[in-house]
Amino acid sequence: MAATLREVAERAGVSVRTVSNVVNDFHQVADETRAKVQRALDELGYQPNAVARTLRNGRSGLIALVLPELDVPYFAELTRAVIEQAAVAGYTVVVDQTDGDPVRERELVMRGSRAAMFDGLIFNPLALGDADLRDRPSSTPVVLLGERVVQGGLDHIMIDNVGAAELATRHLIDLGRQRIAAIGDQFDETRRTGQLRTQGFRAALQAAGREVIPELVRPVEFFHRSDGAAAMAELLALPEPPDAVFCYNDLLALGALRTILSRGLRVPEDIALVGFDDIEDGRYSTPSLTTISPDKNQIAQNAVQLLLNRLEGDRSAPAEISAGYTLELRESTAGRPA
Amino acid sequence: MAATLREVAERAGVSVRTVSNVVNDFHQVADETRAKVQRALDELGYQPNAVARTLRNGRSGLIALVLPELDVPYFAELTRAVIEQAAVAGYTVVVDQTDGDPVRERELVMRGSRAAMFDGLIFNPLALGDADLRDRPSSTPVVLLGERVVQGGLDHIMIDNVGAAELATRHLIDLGRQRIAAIGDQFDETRRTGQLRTQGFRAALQAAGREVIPELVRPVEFFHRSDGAAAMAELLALPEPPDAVFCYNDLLALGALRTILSRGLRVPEDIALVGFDDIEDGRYSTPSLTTISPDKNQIAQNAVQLLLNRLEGDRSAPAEISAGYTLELRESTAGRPA
DNA sequence: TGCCGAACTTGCAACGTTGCAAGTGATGGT
DNA sequence: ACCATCACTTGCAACGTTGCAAGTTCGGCA
Repeated sequence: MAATLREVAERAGVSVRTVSNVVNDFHQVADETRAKVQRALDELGYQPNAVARTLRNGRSGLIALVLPELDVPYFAELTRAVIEQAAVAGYTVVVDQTDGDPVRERELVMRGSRAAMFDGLIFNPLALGDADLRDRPSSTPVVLLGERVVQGGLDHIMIDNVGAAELATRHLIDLGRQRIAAIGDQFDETRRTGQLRTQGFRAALQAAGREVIPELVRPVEFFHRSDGAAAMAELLALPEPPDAVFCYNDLLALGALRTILSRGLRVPEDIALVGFDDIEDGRYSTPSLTTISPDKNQIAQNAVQLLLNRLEGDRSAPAEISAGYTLELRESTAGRPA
Repeated sequence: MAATLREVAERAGVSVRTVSNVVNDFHQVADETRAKVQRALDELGYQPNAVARTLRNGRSGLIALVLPELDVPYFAELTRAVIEQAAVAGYTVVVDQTDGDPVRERELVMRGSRAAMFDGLIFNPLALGDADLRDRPSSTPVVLLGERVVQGGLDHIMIDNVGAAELATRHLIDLGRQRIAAIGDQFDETRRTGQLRTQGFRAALQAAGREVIPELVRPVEFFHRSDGAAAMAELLALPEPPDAVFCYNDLLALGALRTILSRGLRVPEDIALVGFDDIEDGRYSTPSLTTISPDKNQIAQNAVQLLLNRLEGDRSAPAEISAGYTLELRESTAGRPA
């Protein structure tokens, strides 16, 4: 089915090279020849073979975005931003999901086998660490997202988790809340996000001269709604439940919200809630969710830009960029308008 | 950086072909030779060049999933299912987002340039129709998702929108609701989903001997939360607001829910809500959302299976598969447990 | 008339891989 | 001693494309 340059050339009675010149708008091609070739191209429905072109040119025009979970809204929204940024530069983004599975991460990022189809990778690792990534055999440029890898030889974009968590917690303190809890702590070595946010949480409390009550810092396995709902149920079962909760992402907060409301308690009157990520769900929940809003566009823009620089041969030292964030005040701490 | 077979061969003092044989575990290779080659492979950190392999073998092991919007939870959840199914067969899925932009859809699906990197495509079109797809120049197999294309020469998986909408509406009728509204009608020729669901909505009302009140059928531009919120506001502004609303997807329903609750009305006491898609958000909203639950796993499984069949040379007539669905009863119509 | 350059066209090689079929050398049987 | 057989190894060509440099044709000018 798929016609090749050679077939077109034979039909048009010219050389393969000339057809290529027509297809690529090259050099001078006589009008007559161009017309003849064009006719053959149309008749055969010629489509260039992207694989051969890539082999020949060393460029595919494809960037891979490798994420833990696409059905986590934060990643889905980030993906949109990355796709938009890459499109500006003429690149197409393809996304793949690892579920944080080390085998899959390795397969996609480390082994050239699959990775080499792409000009570059933007990768948010969960399982792979510093050590794994350091001796990557493939030469495809990579930009890292997230907090997993601290000291890498690779470009890296993150947000200041400690600072952001501190900001969120301070907000709850400023509201006058007395028993402030946190949902999202993580012990697993490969999940640093939770640890960093707990660090910020504690720092804020200590800065305010508050004691950190261990049972109010709840660990979770994942950052999903169900984990938030379960952790909140535990908090409500305490002899002295909290009057405010900082959830380490919006999904946890939405899960927690569901638990709180289902017990007939009110947010923020009985319990104030702060989330993290600023996903769209949180803007449409009732009450809407006060949250830390990382600048997803900045993250995407930096990621794409760094990658493009590398593609153009930039050999400078790996960049370490900290993306901005703001605290979005909404109903889950501010209350509803009358 | 990236070593080639030739470089390995030179280092090991054997032919390129022999290295290839070692890499691919071919034929008989003497233990001694294998060890020697293996050492060279390791020392050079050889990784096979996927592009060259693809050109040579005609197979990349990559399937593309082309969707309108990744940050719509339904698509994100469907993506997960497709990735899981494809992994079973040893294929890697890459996802791309079109935003329903005809230019992008064409670029990705029609022009071999980008599409040809993949062995097959699973494509949910918004803008491209029957006519466009019929004379696709590329020979890469395609499986279509969604209702856009009716009579295609391509494999196609859909759900019975009319029947599902009827079921949802009948549920509201059975609850004894008197003024039942719908949110999600669409006029645009390229958005058939809304039209089909309206068809089912009307059919259910008529079957129950009810009149269809035109102003209770609200059109939207997109199926997003904001559209649902706005449409619900219009409904509430009517002299006689509805006491039940069928929203054509869960995002519309969540937007509508937000509007209802923010006016101090109750769901389902004042207004009952039914959605469509069964996304996770709807299970954690308060109240949780009664919804039509399409069998996403079945859709994914069929899509991948059909595609794999084509890849293996299946030339049979295009399949037209209707995926199953159920009505999930939750609090937005059933009320909350005491 | 002959030469030069412009305008256009082309063949060759290479990107890195693998199928094919042939090559090499040792072994064993007669 | 010879040949068939076996175990292993290899060169060539091809997948479809494009860079390079050389080729061809022609008109214009001396």
